[in-house]
Amino acid sequence: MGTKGARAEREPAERLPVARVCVDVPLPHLDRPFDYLVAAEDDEAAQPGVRVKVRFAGQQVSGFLLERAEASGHQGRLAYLERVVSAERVLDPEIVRLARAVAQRYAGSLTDVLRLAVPPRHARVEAQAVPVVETPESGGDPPPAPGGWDAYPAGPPYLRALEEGRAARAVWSALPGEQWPARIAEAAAATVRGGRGVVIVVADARDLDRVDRALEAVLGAGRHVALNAALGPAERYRRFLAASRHRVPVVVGTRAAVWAPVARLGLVVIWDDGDDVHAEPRTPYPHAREVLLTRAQLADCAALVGGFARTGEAQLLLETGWAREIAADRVVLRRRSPGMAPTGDDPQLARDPGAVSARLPSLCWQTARQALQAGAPVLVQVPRRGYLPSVACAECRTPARCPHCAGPLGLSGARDVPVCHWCGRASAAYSCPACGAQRLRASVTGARRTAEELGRAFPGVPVRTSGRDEILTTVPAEAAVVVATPGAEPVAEGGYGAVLLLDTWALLSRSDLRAAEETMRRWLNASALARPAPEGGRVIVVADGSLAPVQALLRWDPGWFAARELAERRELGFPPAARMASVTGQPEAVADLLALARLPEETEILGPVPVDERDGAGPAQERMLLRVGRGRAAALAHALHEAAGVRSAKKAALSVRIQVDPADLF
DNA sequence: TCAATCCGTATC
DNA sequence: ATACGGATTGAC
Repeated sequence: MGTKGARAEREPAERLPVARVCVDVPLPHLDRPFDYLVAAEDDEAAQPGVRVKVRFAGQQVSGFLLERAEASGHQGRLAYLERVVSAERVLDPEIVRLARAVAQRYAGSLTDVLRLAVPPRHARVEAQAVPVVETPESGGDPPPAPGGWDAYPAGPPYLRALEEGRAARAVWSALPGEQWPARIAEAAAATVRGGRGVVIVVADARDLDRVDRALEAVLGAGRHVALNAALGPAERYRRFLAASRHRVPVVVGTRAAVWAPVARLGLVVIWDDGDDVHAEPRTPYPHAREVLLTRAQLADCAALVGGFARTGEAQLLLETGWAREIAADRVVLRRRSPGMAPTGDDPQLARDPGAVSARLPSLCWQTARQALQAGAPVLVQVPRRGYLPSVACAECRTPARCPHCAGPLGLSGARDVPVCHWCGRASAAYSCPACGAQRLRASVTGARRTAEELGRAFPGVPVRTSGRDEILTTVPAEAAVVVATPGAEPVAEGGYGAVLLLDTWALLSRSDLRAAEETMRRWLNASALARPAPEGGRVIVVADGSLAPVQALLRWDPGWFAARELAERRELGFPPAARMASVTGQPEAVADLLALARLPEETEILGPVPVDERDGAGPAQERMLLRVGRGRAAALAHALHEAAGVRSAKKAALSVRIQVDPADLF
């Protein structure tokens, strides 16, 4: 006698015989629960949150059991659950509510969101009784000293609020040089002392390692798990289960960790929310910060949005009063900040273009030399390769250099005029200093080439690179030149003696909505690794000192910059001041969807703009942008989802992609 | 008049 | 996808 007796033999469970199931079918018009009967023999296992198999439209599909009910509103006859896949309740009711809210916000289906929220099952791991919780190896950051939050007037009261279980919500501007992983661990520990759980989201594996170690140091062993996107399916599921089974009160991880179930959630944390890896690339493309804030709202728990930089979205949280600011006083800030200076025009260079010092603006060169002589490492932030190829003389192949700052020249987009990758100045009438030729050709100068040149500029000093292929985590406190691309800067023990920011092209040559914010973020994140000025730390930015982001950097005032940015976006009607959505696909499909969509009043329709075809294959696609005020954001998402549902119900052949808050705007 | 087939629609 | 119902068609 097996568990799957013939259909006729099955009896419905006595209590709550109806199961509401979210079936794993991505069609938007089927985005609602379907009711099934629970067989008496499945009664015990068929609890809310388990995976089930059901017959749906003649097919076996998997799904999640959302809830049990006494009766169904369905008119026709109910089918039985085919089977309960396992009694493991992987879907917490809190996560279902969150997933629903996120699906609504992003015009997506619950099914799509649940795919992001619950990792694939691994039966063998599930069978093992007690999940193994890894212990991180020590190294890197010093153990946290108590009182780190004392540097911020609002810090100690905030920790008290966490310990008392209050729903304290804060935007935290970290001081330069801050041991932020330790601060986050302390906030987590305060919450845990109050008997509540914590979810922490960071951008990448390096940040995750640092927080992992800080949590270990503050909480002790086995009190948290780290969910790394790079883990294999078995280990990923093992750690998910450790959280789901409430074996640990704290979960830290990259963006998917925002969905981790924990018992009695008390605090959610996101670090560096401006990093674009927080945007989920799979449909419906939710952003980890938005998921996290929604979660805090629904769970009525505390939230901490921290970083050296501040996004427009974080600024909006402050300006609407949703969150309070945690920032240091100017006096403390001045004591902790490195000395900051811009450098632009440099008459020295023109006089001596062939000399070693011509490889860098002379202020950079002098600052770096001083730091190296003092035995300190120097960080050089350079542009990532591949965005803008640099150029060389078409005749003699001498790299074309900026007459002002000696940075590499590049040709951006359709313009013929070469522009400096470092300081952004255009060089209209360029002629090669070596041969006098005026024609240029594309070449590639990346971090490695820059490193070689710097190696020649500082003979006898080791040069190390950290970039996409090979990322250094830390460097020792000794004289070395460290060339890194944005986001790959190693942490220096004791801090860098000098930080040189040569990555200014992003600010000056990109039309992207977030170009200035992103540049600011990169500069602050690198500058935060410098020693404080009293210990000799200096930051030199190769850019025009009158530009607003440069001003904000020199004063270390991310709040001022974010407020300015947000005000500008309000004026222009850009997110987050307004809500935008994009509809992408073949022109007929896009037109069809928009014709069906019952868009809210005063929806602005912008476009279409052609989309660059990936690989050149496939028919041409276009993109339309829709814009509404924040008050109509929900109505816009609903209208788009509904229209997508109508299209999928009538089996429209051509698909369209709907993105609310698209990551790439202009 | 009845069965075979087509089309649209729901999917529990 | 598949399956079901109702409409449509065509042969007797």
